[in-house]
Parts: sequence; structure tokens; C-alpha cells
Amino acid sequence: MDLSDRKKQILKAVVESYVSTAEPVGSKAIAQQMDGRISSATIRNELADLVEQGYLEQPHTSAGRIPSPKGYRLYVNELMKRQQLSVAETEKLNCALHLKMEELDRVVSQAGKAVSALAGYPVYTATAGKRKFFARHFDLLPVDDKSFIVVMMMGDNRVKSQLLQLQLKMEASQMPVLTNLLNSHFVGCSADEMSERLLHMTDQLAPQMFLPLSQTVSYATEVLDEAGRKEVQTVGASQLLKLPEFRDADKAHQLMSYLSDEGASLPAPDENAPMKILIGPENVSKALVDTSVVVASYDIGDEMRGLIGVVGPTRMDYGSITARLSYFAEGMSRMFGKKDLPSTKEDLKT
Amino acid sequence: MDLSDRKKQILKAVVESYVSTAEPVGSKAIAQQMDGRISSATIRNELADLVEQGYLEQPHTSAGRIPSPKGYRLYVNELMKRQQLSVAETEKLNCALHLKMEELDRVVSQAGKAVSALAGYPVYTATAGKRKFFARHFDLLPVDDKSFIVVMMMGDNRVKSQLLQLQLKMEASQMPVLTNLLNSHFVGCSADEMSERLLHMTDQLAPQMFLPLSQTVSYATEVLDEAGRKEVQTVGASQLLKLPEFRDADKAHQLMSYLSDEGASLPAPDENAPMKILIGPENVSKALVDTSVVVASYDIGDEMRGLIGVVGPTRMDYGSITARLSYFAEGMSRMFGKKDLPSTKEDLKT
DNA sequence: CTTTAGCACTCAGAGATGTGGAGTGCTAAC
DNA sequence: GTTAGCACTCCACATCTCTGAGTGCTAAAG
Repeated sequence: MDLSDRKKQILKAVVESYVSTAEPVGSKAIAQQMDGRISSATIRNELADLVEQGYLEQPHTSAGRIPSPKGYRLYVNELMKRQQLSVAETEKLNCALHLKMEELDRVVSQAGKAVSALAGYPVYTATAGKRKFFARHFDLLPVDDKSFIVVMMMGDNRVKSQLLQLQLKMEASQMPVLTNLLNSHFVGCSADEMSERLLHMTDQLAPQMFLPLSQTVSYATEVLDEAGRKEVQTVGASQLLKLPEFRDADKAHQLMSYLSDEGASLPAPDENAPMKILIGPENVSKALVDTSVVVASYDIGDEMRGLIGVVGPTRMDYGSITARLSYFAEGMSRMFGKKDLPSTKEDLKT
Repeated sequence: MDLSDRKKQILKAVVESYVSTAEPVGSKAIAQQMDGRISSATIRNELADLVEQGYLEQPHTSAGRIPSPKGYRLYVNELMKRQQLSVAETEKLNCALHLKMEELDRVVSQAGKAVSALAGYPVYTATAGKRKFFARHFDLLPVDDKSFIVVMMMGDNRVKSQLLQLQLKMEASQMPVLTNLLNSHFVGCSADEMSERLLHMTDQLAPQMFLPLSQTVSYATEVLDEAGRKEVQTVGASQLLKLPEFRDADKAHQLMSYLSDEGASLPAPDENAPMKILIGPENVSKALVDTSVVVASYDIGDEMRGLIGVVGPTRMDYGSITARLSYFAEGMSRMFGKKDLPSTKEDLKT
């Protein structure tokens, strides 16, 4: 049951008009947009068909039509033109990407801001690894005789550090011993394994050695645990309020608190697809059923993947969002991981 | 021109009622709240006086009264009862405070979240130092022969690190030399001094030594520069939407984007006062003239101060906010700096 | 069989109108 | 100085009407 070419043209016109105005679109407007090649009456007939087939909806009898999720889906899969980014826009994105190669987290959130500003919608970012985290190397920096700083490099080459206050005084000579102990027994372990090994060492060490060791190890397990949890950040939530569909404070509030709640599980693309578009009820989460999400993932090396998603009304401009997002995701992949991602249209289907 | 005791009582009643209901309060309601000791007619007379003296305002002739900024000021300075925190609330705050002593930034933002949730208003946090930042110690961890990780401990004992990719291969033996060089020549320097010293060494070193050194130093200067800039974070902005005064999406949007704009200069308490309350037009920033800000600062040692501010409608519950904030600020000070802050009522005046 | 013009019908949204109630200011009595 | 009473004001809310955009249907034209 494929749609006629003309019906598709009309659907496309409806989507694009509604995307930019947020107002139901009428037959006359469409006729005009088609240079008067066909009359509004004909279009009315076609529109009626499209409604019947579920591609469009009518808020009430005497209103224009708006696209249904099914309509958007068709639009995204077949009708949408992949948009070119303007020079100014690529500039801005590049700027965010080339940000002084700082800590990963920073780049990610900076870039999120840029994308959000460009898209006009809130953006969430996350990084997640698939495999367990482990320590690659430990280092201790003495501060005074009752405290030192642990520096731990993780499997993904990120480094975390922390000042530890000791209960007992520690002699300078102990430092290298402790460092050695850590690097010989706790490197390559997951958090759980670490705790276990520590347990085994309880009796083998003098307390003045064991205490700082255990403090260090428990810091390490904490960090590893946390790194494993995927961390979601949201930026640009206030952009929502500019949209007519969120002028209702309650709606806006609901969505915004969902987004800023870190516990929230936000959509992620499938294993092999670089990008995913979820339209309205295609979202599992209740809070998102009235919104669409476009989410891209990118490789950041070491079996880690990053995630960036744009949240907006179902009426969002899928073309320009996907263009920006894929440009950005490719840039990130190029920057961190080595290999590029495929980015063909086929991958956009659910 | 001091107010009579009764007028103050009435003012207090108006403020407290308006704070909790957001509705203009009428003479009858006040009479009731005063156990009928005086009649509504009398109160009307008093109210008229208070309006004339500028402590109250009348949205329109036949409406109740609402406090003016001047009225709030008097309330905050004289009438407000310092509120006790409930056990449950201190629990929550303590919980945020005792968060596994992680990086400073984390604790601060976690605590911000807790305060925001408890207060029901957005909260901004910042940390700022008064003096220049410098490096206290460098450490290098080799990753492979073309990259290593710099670990830099700063004056405030925070540690920053970064993976550096080298242009040239580097031999293992160079590492300690480089580390030594860094620790002997660049410790204790501000970012500017570092750049200068690096310049002087250009000719004295072989390029294969100089290049990684310069990469490391430029990373260090970047970090120091950034640490010097005060960084503002806002949490809980979505809480605004629950308030009747921000049901208007435009207003909410305006304030929210101001808050999430990092460039924004948010109020800070004066040098020696631990807390400051800014009511309505007392705020310099245009975006805040319709809001009040309660901001506390706390010592985090090493000449660094932290900042936490609550932003809300002028009608906010100053009593409970100040109580929470000062509890929190004291906790932070105790945790980081050693000395406690004074926290007497006198300091609350502008 | 498809397209078009014409016409009656529908419905949301904006404006006009009306009513109730909360609250005031004023006056006169206590 | 305090209180009761009363006329007055004005917002909030509901009701009503009017308008215009847009529809569905029918019948004629291509």
C-alpha cells in the first residue's frame, strides 16, 4: 500500500510547513506552496485519504492537518532531504570540537552546548563503556606526613585523583612501598576484584601499611564504580520554553525535570547504527511520548562510546537536526577513535 | 520614623501569608490570623498606613496587599524568625556534605542539588580564589612511546591531568629528566610566569626535549587559567516552573537562560559577611530585578571561597532558605577550611 | 475517472457582556 | 482609638456572540 507520488509531495509539504509554524496547515496553503499546479479542492481529497491512512491528524473537524507520528516516520525515512550545513554553522561546531583537547567530559559538554544552541533544543550527552573499568596505574604524591594524593589512571587513560587524609602519620620511606604494592597487586582489577584482594591482604600487612592501602583502594573502587555508571548531562533545557508546545508550564516542567533527573534513561542508538530517530510514542519513556528524540553515538576509542541526543517536539526539524548531529558525531569519532563512522541515510530507520 | 509594634506584626503576617500562598492578602485574613484580637477594619487602617509608607503594595484598588521590596527588607532584617531545620532536612544536607570526599567540584554541585531540592528553587554554585593559581607538583605517567599523561597538582591540592600525544617518539629515559625539569623550574609559577620561563629555555634544550616540555607547559597554563576563572553552575532551574510567578513561559525563559548562561555575573556576598540577601530591585542585574537572591559563601581553605546562591521570587521564604543555606555553608567550611564562620543575624543586612 | 468550483457547515479563538465575591475606603457610632 | 456598616471597585470567571479559516460534499467540467 504505497502512497502515490502526489500524496507524498503533499505529506512533505504538510510536515515542512508544520515544522516551521507549529500551526495546523490547510489545503489552501498547500496549494499555494505547490505553485497552484493543483487546486485546494483536489488537495482536500488527498488530505482526507492521508488522514484515513493515518499519516495525518486533524485536531478538530474544521482545522487544518498536522502530521501523525506515522507521517513523520515516512517523512524521515523517505522524504527528508539531507540538509547541508551553512559555513557559519560548521564553523561553530568545529569550534566546539577543536576546543583545547581537554578532559573528555569537558569537550562533550561544551559540544553539547554548541549543538543545543544551534538546534534550538535541549541536548543530552553521555559517555558509556561496555566493558568493566580497571586501574592501569597508581601514583602517590605526598602532601604532608598525614596526607597524600592518590592518582589513578584508568583503563581508558582517564586520570582521577583525590587527597586522602590519614589517621596515622606516615614516614616518607613508606610511600614507594605502598605505590609498589598498589601497582603490583591492584592493576588490571575491576572494583570487585580489588576489594577481594584487599581482604586477602588484611593479615599480611602491618596496620600502618594496611590502613593507607585500604583507604586508597576504597577510593579506587568508588571511582571505578562511578565511571562504570553512565553519566548523563543535559544542557539547554531552557530552550524548551521558546517552543509553543511548551508554553504550558506544567508540560515544560514535567519534561525538564525528567531531563535533569540523572537517573532518567534516555534513548540510545542500537549497536551498529550511528543514529536513531524516535518519534513521539516510539519512545518508551512516558515523559517523552509527546516528544521526539534524535540521538547519535560516536566512538571514543577503547570500547567507549559517546552519546548525544536532541530532544524536541515531534514537530522538530529532523533534517537539520540529523545533519548537525551526524556532523558532530563524525567529528568526535575522528577526534577520539580513529575510524570513521558510516553515515548513510539507510541507518536512520528504526 | 519607626513602625509601631502592631504595624510590624501586621507586616509580618502579610509577608508570611503572601510567601506561602502567592495571593494578595486581605484585612480579614490577617484579623483571623491574629485570633480576632483586633478587627478587620482596624487592620485596614493600619494597612493603608503601611502602603503609604511604602512597605506594602496594592495591585489594584480592591485587592489585598502584597509586600514591597522595602517590606521584605524590614521583614528580613527585623521580623524574621531564624528557622530550625527539621531532623529530616539536616539529614539530607549532611548526606550531601558527607558525599565521599570527591573532587571539590563534585561535592559542590551535589550539594547544590540537595539545597535546590530542599529549597524548591534553583541554586547556583561557584568557587573562586583570590590569588593566582600555581602548580605545586608535576608528574608524568608514560602510556606508550608517543604519549604520556601529565598530572599536575595545583596550589589548592586539586589535581588535573591530561593525555598528551607527542609528535616525536620519546625514550623511557627522558621521562624522569622531563619530570625533573618541570618540578624544578615551573613549580610555584603562575600561568604567565610559566610561559615566560618556557620562552627562556627555547635555545637551551634539544628539540626532542623541548617539544614535550612545551606541550606540557601549555597544558598547565591552560588549566591554571581556567581554574582562575570562576565557574558558575546552576542546578534545579526547572523548579522555577512550579512557581505561579513563572507560569508565564517568557518570564521563566528569560530568567532560566540568564541562569544557565555561564557568563552571567551572579551576586556574591561581601568580603566579611557570610551571607547576603538581595531583594528585587536591590539586584543590579536586570534579569534579576523581579527576583530575590540569597547567597552564602564559605571557606574552602587556601584563600579559596565557595559560593552558593538561591534564586527565587521576591516572595520567597527567606527564613527557611537562610537557615538551610547557612547550615550548608557552615558544613562546607568545617569540611574544607578549618575555622567556622560567624553566623549571627546582624550579618544579614545589606 | 479525475479535477475543479461552489456552498453549507463546523469549530476554535477573540472580543463583548454579565455576575459574584473579595476587598477596600469612608463614615458614624461606641 | 476601635469597630460595624455600607457603598464602591475591580478582578476572575463564565457565558455569549461573531468571525474566519478550513472542511466535506455535490455537481459540473475536462
